[in-house]
Amino acid sequence: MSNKKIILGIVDDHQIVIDGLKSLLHGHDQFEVAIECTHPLEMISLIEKKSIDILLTDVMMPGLNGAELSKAVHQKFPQIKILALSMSGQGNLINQMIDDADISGYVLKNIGKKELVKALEKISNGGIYFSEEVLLEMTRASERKKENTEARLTAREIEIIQLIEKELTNKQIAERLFLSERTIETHRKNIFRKTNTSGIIALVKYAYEHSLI
Amino acid sequence: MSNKKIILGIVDDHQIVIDGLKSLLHGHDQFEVAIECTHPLEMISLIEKKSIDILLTDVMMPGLNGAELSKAVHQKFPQIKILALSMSGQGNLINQMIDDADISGYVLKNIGKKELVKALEKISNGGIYFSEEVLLEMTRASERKKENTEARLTAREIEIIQLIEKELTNKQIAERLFLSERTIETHRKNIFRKTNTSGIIALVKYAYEHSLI
DNA sequence: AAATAAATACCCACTGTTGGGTAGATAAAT
DNA sequence: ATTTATCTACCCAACAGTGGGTATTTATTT
Repeated sequence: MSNKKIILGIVDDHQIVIDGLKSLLHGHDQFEVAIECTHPLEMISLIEKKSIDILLTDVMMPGLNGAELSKAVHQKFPQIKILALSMSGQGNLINQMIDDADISGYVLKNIGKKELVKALEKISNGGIYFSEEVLLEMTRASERKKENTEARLTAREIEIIQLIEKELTNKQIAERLFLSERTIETHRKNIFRKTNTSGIIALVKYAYEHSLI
Repeated sequence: MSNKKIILGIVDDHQIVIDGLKSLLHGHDQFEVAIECTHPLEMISLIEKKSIDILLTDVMMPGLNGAELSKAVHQKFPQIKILALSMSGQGNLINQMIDDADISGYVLKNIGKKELVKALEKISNGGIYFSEEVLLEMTRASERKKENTEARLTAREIEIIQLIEKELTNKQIAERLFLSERTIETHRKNIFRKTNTSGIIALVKYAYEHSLI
């Protein structure tokens, strides 16, 4: 382990969480919080002025969410590692962060002092850290995704489901997509067959459950 | 204002938030955090051992939510004032806290040092404190409620909504309720008019939102 | 080269929904 | 005693959804 200090940046729209994190890191002098801010958009310009090693970012923030911010930071400053912090740990958000933003870790905000220090040290050394709850949720999310893949709805079909849910009639959907009404009818039939549903209500419920809408 | 210290208890399932709050209160010696814990159920027995003046409680916690905890605390220890802290500030939760638990204040977690101190002092002196965002949301919530009352669905109509949502056709509903299909058509029309919807999808969504199903 | 998947499109009958009315019976409130 | 609300019921046209098919083009996979 290097003896150099690990420089941190923290962004969270709740000042209280920033203070909490700093308080957790109190007494661990290998870390230094160089930047903190409550507005994700501000963070990028702050990093330009002052370099950091690891960015701790909230996932759900108004304006620019964690995934978007992380993506932007990762493109501009590829050497900065990112640790995502989330209140709840929703599967889809986690996957989005990993796929799009290439984050190094993801922990929940009920993290303790020990775990946070461990996570930061692992990440600082080029490793990754995902807390147990997050790993569990990721497994669940991938299982849900598999179910979806088994239904194997095509992109077009999902698009049409979303328009059906918006209360468009077949005719309106056809007009919007520059297709024949007949085609929409066919897609509808295929959707019902694949999702094992019949009738819009069941379909809307299916879409809700599989978070297609 | 009294010179006696104001004794606080903090409960939040995220340690980080507790630390953040304590950090916010740093340097304000009129306050003393006597109890802190991350499990709402534990809080009650802790208060029994050590008395507090004001309880700062999170609203969304696993096990026992803020409203339930506040209600229990208020019944057992009526002299303890309660300040609710919430991440987002959902209207229904706020009203639940006020109606059921008789809280003295409600603030969001993006609160600053100044505002928190002000809120605690007001509450300590027997006053109430609701942050601006919360007051705004309360207005919106009461407007939504009024809308609902104006809709004034009858028992029969709600019954029929529930059967529609179960994917029964008008004919099936008529058979089940020993009514004419024409009657169901009429009810349907009245329901659409009252709920300001048209089409089952919008109706199902309405029913979800107004927890009729 | 052949098979498969995806998107497109048509035919059409049957069934169901929606929206425009009107109206009688009963119970509750004014 | 009269008004109002609720539940009931009818007529019916226009529109929309469902389910049974078949079929062509294009791209991808084997």
